[in-house]
Amino acid sequence: MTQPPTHGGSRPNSGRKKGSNAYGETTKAIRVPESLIPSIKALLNQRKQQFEQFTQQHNTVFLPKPQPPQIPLPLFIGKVAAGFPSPADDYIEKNLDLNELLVQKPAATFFVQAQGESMLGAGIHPNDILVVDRSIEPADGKVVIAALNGELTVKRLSKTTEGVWYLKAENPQFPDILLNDGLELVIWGVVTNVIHNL
Amino acid sequence: MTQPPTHGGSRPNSGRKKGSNAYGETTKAIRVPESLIPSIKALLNQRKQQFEQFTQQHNTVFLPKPQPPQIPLPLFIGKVAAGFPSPADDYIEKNLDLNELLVQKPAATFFVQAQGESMLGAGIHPNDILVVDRSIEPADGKVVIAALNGELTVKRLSKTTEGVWYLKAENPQFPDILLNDGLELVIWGVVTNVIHNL
DNA sequence: CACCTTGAAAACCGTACACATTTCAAGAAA
DNA sequence: TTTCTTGAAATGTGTACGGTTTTCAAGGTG
Repeated sequence: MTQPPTHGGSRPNSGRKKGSNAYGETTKAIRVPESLIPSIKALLNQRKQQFEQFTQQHNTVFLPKPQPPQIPLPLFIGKVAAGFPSPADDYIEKNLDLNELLVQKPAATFFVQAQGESMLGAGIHPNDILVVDRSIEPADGKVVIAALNGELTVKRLSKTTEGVWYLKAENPQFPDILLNDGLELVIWGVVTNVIHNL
Repeated sequence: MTQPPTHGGSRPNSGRKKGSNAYGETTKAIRVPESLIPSIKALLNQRKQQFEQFTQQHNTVFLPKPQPPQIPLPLFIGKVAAGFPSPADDYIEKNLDLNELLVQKPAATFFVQAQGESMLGAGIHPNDILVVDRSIEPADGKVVIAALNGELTVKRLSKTTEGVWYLKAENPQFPDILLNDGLELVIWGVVTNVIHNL
């Protein structure tokens, strides 16, 4: 004794909307080697998160820009000096990913290109790329990126025995900078690595 | 008037072999957003090339190991010195991928950890990671990884005005090495970048 | 005996398809 | 009028399937 349904029913223009998935765009099935699946899965998750963030921030869907060409594992680490394995042996010790090695917290990391020679003593040459982590607490002895009166510089953050903070240049030709009240100082982050181009 | 075929026929253990594809391993179909397809395709191509190289060099298939957790684009490049954009502006100038920046030819690149202080003058400190490209022609003035009588070293490849090749240490405390006949020298590759840990 | 020919076996691969999920608006209910 | 209920529409998604490619060894050939 069921009466005929009177709700719902046939009607055009209903149905799921295009781009209503986690990526905001259509997908396609492609075939990949199994060993790459975890990598690609990570990539997909990242894309999802990107899309979420963008839709939260801007109401209009801001499509996540051009994507970065993805990178595989280059090669390996050996030891340089004495005691190198014989040529017939298995050279490959470990697969290394540079982003993994140098970027601990992607959301807090940025890069800056160095200028000038004031930090030669710390191994920082002109045009080197500096890896900067904003999540690391600036402390005595750390090399920092600082905005000094609006100008960005790289220096080592130091403290005198009297407890006075100053920015130390690692090159005798450059003066240290005492942090007195006349200066407007903002520390942008701590330099973790230097990439030098030969 | 066709006689019944007498060749071929039913037989177990015939058929295509496992891992006989371009990757040397089984594949799986997964669904991905369309904008990522070019990236992933590039990844696959690279994997194929890697596999080719490895099977050429070692007869035993050296499978490219566990895959690297994939990396997105960390952040950006700004200019360091004067003229920095105002805080309210769009800081992000360019997305940078370290693997992309440092590894031009993944199939020909490997990493080595430096030991000793013989190349301090070139900005190479102990424990630095060196990026080595095997596809670059060793030439006068290039910093190279060389196996000297079976021991690996980093030196600058140089030539005297008389045309004699030698390996130059960039530290006055270390001697240069003349390449006379008594030495067995194999050059492994040219160092393109130095990654220094502060 | 060495080599060639040949068809079935077995794995590979793109994509179509079945099933799941989401959205819409017509009606009923409040 | 507003809110709730509901079934069909429309798109998303994993994977099974047909067609393709590669490999093997039996049997024929010289």
